Amino acid sequence: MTEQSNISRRRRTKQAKGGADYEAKRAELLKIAAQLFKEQGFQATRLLDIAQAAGLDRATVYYYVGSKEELFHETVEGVLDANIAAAHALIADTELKAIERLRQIFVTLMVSYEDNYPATFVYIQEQMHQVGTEETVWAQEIMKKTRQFDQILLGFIREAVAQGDLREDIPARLAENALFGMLNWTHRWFVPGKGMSGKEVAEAFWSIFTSGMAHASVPA
Amino acid sequence: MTEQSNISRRRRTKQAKGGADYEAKRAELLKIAAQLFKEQGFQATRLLDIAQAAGLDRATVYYYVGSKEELFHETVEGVLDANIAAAHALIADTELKAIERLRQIFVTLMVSYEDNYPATFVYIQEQMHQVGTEETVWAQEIMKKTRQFDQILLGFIREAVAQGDLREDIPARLAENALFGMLNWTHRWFVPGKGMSGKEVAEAFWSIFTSGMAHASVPA
DNA sequence: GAAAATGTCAACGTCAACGTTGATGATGTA
DNA sequence: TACATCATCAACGTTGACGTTGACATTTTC
Repeated sequence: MTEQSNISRRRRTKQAKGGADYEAKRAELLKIAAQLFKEQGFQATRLLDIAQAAGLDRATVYYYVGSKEELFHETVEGVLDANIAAAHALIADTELKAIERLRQIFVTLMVSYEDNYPATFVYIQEQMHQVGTEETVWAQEIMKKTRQFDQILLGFIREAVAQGDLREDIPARLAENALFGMLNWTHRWFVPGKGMSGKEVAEAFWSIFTSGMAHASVPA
Repeated sequence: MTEQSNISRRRRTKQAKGGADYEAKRAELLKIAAQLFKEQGFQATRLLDIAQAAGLDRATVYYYVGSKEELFHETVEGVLDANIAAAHALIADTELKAIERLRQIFVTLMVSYEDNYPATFVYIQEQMHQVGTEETVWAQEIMKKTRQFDQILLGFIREAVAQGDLREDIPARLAENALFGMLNWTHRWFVPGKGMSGKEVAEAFWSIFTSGMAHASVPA
């Protein structure tokens, strides 16, 4: 908002002009920040932590970035848009049954979580603390998109129930919470490159969701 | 006698002596704090918020409570112990098969989440931000108990797999993350008294976990 | 009804994190 | 050589939240 200091002017000129080295260092800072946000939470992460992790003085960080919020916003930004875009692509494909759309969006999401790691996990982790209370335009926008995406998912589930591919005795909302609870909880334990891939996890979860975990009637 | 109005000394004397009104107000503060911790997160909640919600001056809160941390610790304390105790009770019952123990602990946990609302949800929400980084004795203790509890659950699942009651093609750890992902994610949407009860939710989730969500082969 | 205990708060000192300033040496560029 | 831009940081001012102090009313106790 109050962007009149000397350093912020220099930063803006620099950002406008571009400069490969400059952008690279900025990207590195973003990456480091995202990692720390995930590990310690946004509030608990100090700019000093970020600076130290990058081997810079705290003041130098401000040469690349306007504020802690800016780091946070850029970390999270785009993640939701990507998710919504993916969902819309599946809506457009009228060939698919709802259950298949649901499956695809589910797997796509998990893979996206993995690809954008740790950005998406920061989003999952922080939305309540940050966005839940705040009244800023940015926060409202994020909330709105979250709700939008939620409606799409719920729609898939309702449709799948109507088409006889999901049980009717469990409310759609609850089924959604079960399925995406499994998915979102991954932010507490999933680490890319360790153990199973995102795709494998998603497919196992999908299998549990649709077929369950109990041994079926012993089919050889 | 009147040892100068050293607040913390007065608080300690008061707490030692007891006093019904005093304890009641203290409990009310705890309740309010827990609610705010859940809504805004521990870090983002100021003592001023708590004081205002209680209709007191910020300084008055210190007559009942030593610090923000104390409120937090007391909010969370006991929850884990209760959970572990419940799990041990089920271990002691040698009559039960592992799958049944798992079912019971699952339902018990969800009911406990509901009963202790919002304390347990604060624990779920904050453990990373608070406990993950801190090195205090308290934090270490909580971490240790969390791991303990986790081991018990994992044991139940491994046993259930060995006894042929759960699929072998999905690793125990993953099954655990699926099941308790559904459960723990409730902290984002479940509100006691609204919609289904904790028990109903737990049973529906258990049904999904064991039987799945797909319509079986149309059994009339 | 005086003395003591109780609950309350206005005001204060302290500290940690934020974001800014102004200057410095380094690196190009004429 | 002279000059300009660059990346960096020591030091600063500011803010917001913490926890404490000391005194003031109100109630309790003797």
